[in-house]
Amino acid sequence: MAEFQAPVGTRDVLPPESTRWERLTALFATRVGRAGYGLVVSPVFEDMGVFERVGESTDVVRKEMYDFEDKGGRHLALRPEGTASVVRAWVQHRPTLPFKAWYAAPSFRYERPQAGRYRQHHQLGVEALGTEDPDLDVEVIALAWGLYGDVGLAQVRLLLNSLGDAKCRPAYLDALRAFLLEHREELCDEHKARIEENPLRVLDCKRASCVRVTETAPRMVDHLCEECAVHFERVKAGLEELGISFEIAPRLVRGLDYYNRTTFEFQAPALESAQNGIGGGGRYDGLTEQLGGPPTPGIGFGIGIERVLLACDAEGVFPAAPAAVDVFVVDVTGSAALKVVHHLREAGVRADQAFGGRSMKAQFKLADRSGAQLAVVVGPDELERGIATVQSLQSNDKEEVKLEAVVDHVRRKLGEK
RNA sequence: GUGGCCGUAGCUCAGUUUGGUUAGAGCGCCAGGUUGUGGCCCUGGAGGUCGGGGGUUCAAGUCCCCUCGGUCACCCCA
Repeated sequence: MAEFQAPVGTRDVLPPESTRWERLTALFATRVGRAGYGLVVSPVFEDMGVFERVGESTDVVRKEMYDFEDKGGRHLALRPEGTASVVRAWVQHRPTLPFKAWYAAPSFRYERPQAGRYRQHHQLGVEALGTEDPDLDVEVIALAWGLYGDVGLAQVRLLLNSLGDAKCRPAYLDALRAFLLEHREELCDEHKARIEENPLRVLDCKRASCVRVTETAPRMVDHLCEECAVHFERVKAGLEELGISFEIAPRLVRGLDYYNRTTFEFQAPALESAQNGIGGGGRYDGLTEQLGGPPTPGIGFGIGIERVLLACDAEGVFPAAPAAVDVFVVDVTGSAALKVVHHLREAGVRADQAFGGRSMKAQFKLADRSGAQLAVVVGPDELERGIATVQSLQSNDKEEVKLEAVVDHVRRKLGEK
């Protein structure tokens, strides 16, 4: 056991596993870049108030905040999710609308780790501010859906709900509250107390007692006002037009309080662990005001990298690919490899060599392991004649090439394949 | 925050029940077999505070206590 280990709930991602992270992030960047989203890099910690403001009655803020005081006495918190930070950045700088942003960043929650749940996890996400158009909801959902397709996941479920807006939600909350109060004694202890404060949270409870009650509770989708109902219908129609299948989930409220209208969650049925949510998000039309900005609609999602990769493992797709080079230079004279490798790399060829004066046998072993197709061999004979032997590591075909022509020759050989 | 299971070589694990010489295997790594050749094979080698601390005992990887870590679950979430 090493003396120092990664802190509880964190882990190191090393090659070859890390190659999946590289590719996943690149696929996402390409996909959202194509849709006009620009990268936002925001601080990994914020004033604690930023998060308190957007989720005071949520578990994420109440009991999972990874907060601390800095040397200047500021109360800071590592961000538990991406939206609050990006929205705070928009309010601070006010770039012109519409503002379409993406990020790839760590998030932190102080909880006990388990399968698919870490204190530091990583999310890919987008935030789009400036329009209420339901087509934007569809665009955003389609971006996440597309990424799951990119990695080859075949079994993703999309759960969809509408939480209404400031016009229709109060009446619904009253109805829900009244219903829950009637059944108060049947709820779990934690939610008996939360009925008044935030009855929606009860819908999110997974305890059997609460689930039994909420199965027959009033549903927001039955209480939407005209505008919200139309919005929801147009989102559904748009998804259908794009061939994205979804299920209506009337009790899907998500873990953060700022959502209204469209909320959605992606689940991976292939995951057997308790954490099968691989992404989620929704609309947050009032959030900019809560952070001191002008009223501005917005929508976004976060995708958990660790969970997506676990889902890929469960489906047997998107395997790690060890780093490989094209050419390995085997040099027993110790006087040619440095230069040959350098020139190959400058010419755009992936090339490597052995260090430490190893035997030819050992160098070939490394060449084999490097994944190279070609070996460039320089021994005493070659050195004396000013040549190198270029050998295929698959067929063992050999050709003698003048040292100064090695780069061109190798590029030609690689181009043939 | 609460609970179950688990910590022995770089990795996967045996050995713990019934305490007893220098703690093992497979894989990986290194070297040699092959004085210019990898993948297969053979031989050899390196590598271990048995998670840490305390206790019981003539003797502890093995029994007891504490502690740290891992893992899974509850709640909740990515």
